[in-house]
Order: sequence, then C-alpha cells, then structure tokens
Amino acid sequence: VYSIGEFSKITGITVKALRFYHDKGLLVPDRVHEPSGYRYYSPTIVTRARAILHLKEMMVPLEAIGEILDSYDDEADLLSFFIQHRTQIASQIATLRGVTASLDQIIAQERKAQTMSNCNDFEVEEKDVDTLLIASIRWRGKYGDCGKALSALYSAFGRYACGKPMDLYFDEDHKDDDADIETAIPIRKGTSVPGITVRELPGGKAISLIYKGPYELIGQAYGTLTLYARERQLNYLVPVRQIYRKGPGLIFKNPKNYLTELLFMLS
Amino acid sequence: VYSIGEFSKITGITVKALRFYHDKGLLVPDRVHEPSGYRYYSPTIVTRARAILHLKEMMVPLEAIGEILDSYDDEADLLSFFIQHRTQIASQIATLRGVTASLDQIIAQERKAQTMSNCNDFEVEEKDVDTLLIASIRWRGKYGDCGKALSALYSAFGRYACGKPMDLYFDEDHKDDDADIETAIPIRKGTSVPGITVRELPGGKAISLIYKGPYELIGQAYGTLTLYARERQLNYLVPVRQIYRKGPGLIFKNPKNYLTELLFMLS
DNA sequence: TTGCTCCTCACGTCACGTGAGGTGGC
DNA sequence: TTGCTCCTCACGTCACGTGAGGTGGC
Repeated sequence: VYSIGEFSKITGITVKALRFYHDKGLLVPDRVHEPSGYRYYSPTIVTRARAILHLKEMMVPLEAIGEILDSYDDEADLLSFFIQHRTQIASQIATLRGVTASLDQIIAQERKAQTMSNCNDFEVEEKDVDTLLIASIRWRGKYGDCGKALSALYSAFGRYACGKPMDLYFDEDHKDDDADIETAIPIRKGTSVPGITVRELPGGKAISLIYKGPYELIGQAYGTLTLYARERQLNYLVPVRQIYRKGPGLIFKNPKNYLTELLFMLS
Repeated sequence: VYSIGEFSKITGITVKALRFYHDKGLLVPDRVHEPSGYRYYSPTIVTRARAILHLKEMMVPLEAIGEILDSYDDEADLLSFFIQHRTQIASQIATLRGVTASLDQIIAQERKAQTMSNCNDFEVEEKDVDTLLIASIRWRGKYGDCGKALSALYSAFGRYACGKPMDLYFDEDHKDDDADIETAIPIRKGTSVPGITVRELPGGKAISLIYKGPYELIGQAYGTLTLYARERQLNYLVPVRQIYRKGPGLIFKNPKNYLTELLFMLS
C-alpha cells in the first residue's frame, strides 16, 4: 500500500487532487486510517487512476469520468460518447478559430494604420490610382452623416468588401447643409440592387494627402491639397474622394488618431 | 436615461450581467436612485457597453477589459496585447486539436474492433499476407510477458508504428516456462538499434483465426486452427504469429472483448 | 388588487490551488 | 527536538445564472 504522497508520485496526480477525487468518490483509497484520517492506496487502484488521467487528457469532465468508470466496462460502449464529445470539442475549436480570425483582422488593420500614421506626415503625394468596383448610395445632407448609408452598404455588400469606405463629394465648394454626396465601399463583385448602385470608379493620376485627426478640422488638409494643386497648376476633377483609412474602432473612438485620405483625381 | 431592463434590451447584455458589471466597476450606471437602488443608464454609456461586448467576443477576460477601457484610449496601443492574446488563443486551439486527434484515433480503433468483432465468429480464414517491416526483440520467458519488450519497442519505434503488435512463437509445442518468443511491431521505416532488430517478415499464404476472449483461454483457438490445418493437410511454419488486434484499452481492460488473431504461414 | 420591473442577498458552477492551523511518526 | 508527511477546514477562481424574498410604481 502507498501513502497519498507515494501514490501521487506514482500516478502523477497531485495530493490535493487525490483528496478531491476521494471527496467526490471518483478515486477512493482502499483504506483510511481511522484516527489520523491517513489515506492508503493499494497498487491495484493505479489502473483506475491511469484511466482517470487518460480521460482527463481528453477533457472529459470529472463527473462524466465517474459515470464512465462506474457504469461501463468496455471502450466499445463509449463509442457514441466519444463521438459526441468529439463534436463538442470540435465546436469549441470552431469558436476559438472565429476569435483568432477577428484578432488577426484587428491586428492587421492596426499594423497598417500604424505604419501609415508613421510614414506620411501631412505630405502631398502624387500617385496612380486603380479603377475600383464600388457599391454606393448617393444622397444629400451634411458632411459626416454618412453613417446610415454606410451601414446599408455593409449589410448588403459587406461580405464582398475589399477596401476602406469613402465619400465622394460632388460640390465644387464647401456646403454645410445640403451637400451632394456618394458614399461608397470597394467590393470584389456584385450588381446593383434597389437603392444601391454598383459601378466602376475610374482610376488614373491623382494627388493625395493623408490627414490625421478629427473630422471637424479636416478643412486644413483640403487647404493644403488645393494649394498644392494651384501652385503646380494641376486641374482636379469633381467628385473628390475622402477615404476613411482609420475611423472609430470597434473598441475606442479616438478622433486624434483618425486617418483620412483626401484624393483628387487629375484631369 | 434607461432603466436597467431597457438598457439590457438595447445592448443585449442581460440584467444580471449589468448588475455584475456594476459591482465590478466595469460598467457603472450614470445614476443610482438612492432609496430604491434602481440603476439608470444614459445613452452615452452605450458605446462603452458595446466595447465591452466586442472585447468579450474576443474572449478577453473581464478584468483585462476593465484595464483596457480605463487605461487606453486607442486601439493601436492594444496591438501588443492583442498579439499576445492571439497566441494564447492559438495555443488553446492547439491543445484542443490534440484532444480531437486522440479522440479520432480512439474512435477509429474502436470502430474497427467492433466490425471485426461482429464479422468473424471463430471462423478460420485462408488469406494472403503481405510482407511486413517489423522492429522486434527476441527473448525467452513466459507467454504473456511481452509487456517490457513492447514498451521498449514503442518507445524506440512508436512514431513509425503502422499496425498492431504481435508475438512470434518459435517453439513447436506449447512451453509454459521458457518459450522462445519474438515480440514485434510493424513499422513504416527504421533500422536496427542495439537490442532491437529491424527486419522483413515475409508474407504469403496463411490461415488465420480471430479469437475473442482472455489470453488464458486462447488454447482452444490454437486447437481449432491446428485441427483445420491437419484436416486439410496444410503444413504451417514456425514461428506462428499471435497478433493483438484489441488488447487492454487506455481506459478499460476487459479480457472478454480482447481480439487476438492467430496466424499460421503455410509452406 | 394584480402584474411588472426592479432590488439585494446567498448559493452554485468546475477542478482543484493556496494557505492556515494542527497532528503523527521517525 | 526538528523535519517531513499527512490531516481538515475555509476561501478563491470566472462570469455570471438561479432562485428566494421583498419593494415600488402604474
């Protein structure tokens, strides 16, 4: 016979766990010395201990382990149990995979935003823009009221989205109240549905500026970009684009760190 | 302002959870009516509630959520946290995958044993056996003492194992005490090491019988098989093989259900 | 008065780990 | 006597859910 400490070393189960299993009736010592309460285990019970360990490795809950060891005596009878248990574990894996997928997305997004935030410091850039397929809604109203349009676009075409959302401004000048705006998201594929147009947004040469900060102060950035164009006698087209590279996040909205690209296509 | 029930509907957080978050200081109502203890939430706090929900979806523990919401104000600062959290989730996935792998193995094994147990009822079968590569240890002793040899074989070649273990008996007659035995496991590849021989076990025509039950009574099965050979004037070779199709399992050992194949190669 | 919403305890979950405080045998 | 092993509580973990028992406003 072994004392609890010896039995613990033999089986690899902690003393605390052995006492707990005794309490639960899962692994009862062969003898308990009355006055002292010392537990003594015989070598024959080692098999049961090993069985418990094996089932624990398969993440079977203790209660089920108890039932299994007491009601069955052959592994074949456990087939249906194992199959069921396996599907359950598989669904846990699926859940976790969903979580890693979300985390990956957030991580990638933040990484991008960070490099963008570090590289460009308010410098105007000339670049070539590819033609994009977009899903869009055209509406009139105030700048910054694109929320409803955006959520409509994402609920209809979100699964095909392949880039950052943007607003296209059709007015020549700043309009506070009744601006002519097209809110759009780039998509991989799709066709128009009632209320939403799918179309190509032509590419070409453009000047662009990344602005960091709250939307209220974006006027400065427009100033910088129009000045740049005027100085170099570049003609730009309407609509101009305002691309939301980084807006309010899932968790925080911190306008100081918003990144917005202003893009003027050149004629 | 909303009552707790209204706020619960808006956010999708249960009333119980809202009270719990209040206790923990994670989501404190804007006002608590003194005499009644009624909690009242303002619409502005909905954002915080949503942030909590998002972080919970990523399986971030509540305490960490509290720290995040109170100490950070931009998602970029969370990058390292998210990365670390991601690796942790990934390791959980790895653990669970290990479990499903073990379960799959057990399930497959038991399924095989079950069909085997149902199809063959003590019927002698003539069959062709393929040549096998085996790792083996030859020793002398009692039938049934192959445990040590087996564990040595598995610890050296277990990762290349590709079939059930077997004993080869070199004695012409039953020997109780000092039998000449070679214990072997089929392997995919490998070369001899000190104490363990790797060699080919030649295939060919054979007669075989599957026996179900404890090892002590396997003598009957030998009788059946030798009788079959004698009646048909078939000559069989030494060593004969005893293949352990199903022995004691990880959890149970139930000798009544052991499946052992006796295999006599024909000359 | 009846229903509904809200409140505060207290307890349970799961498998132990972590002390605290004490005993028994070499 | 000192160390070591063993014992029994009691409490903590994690994020609430489940009652029980009671109150407040329409």
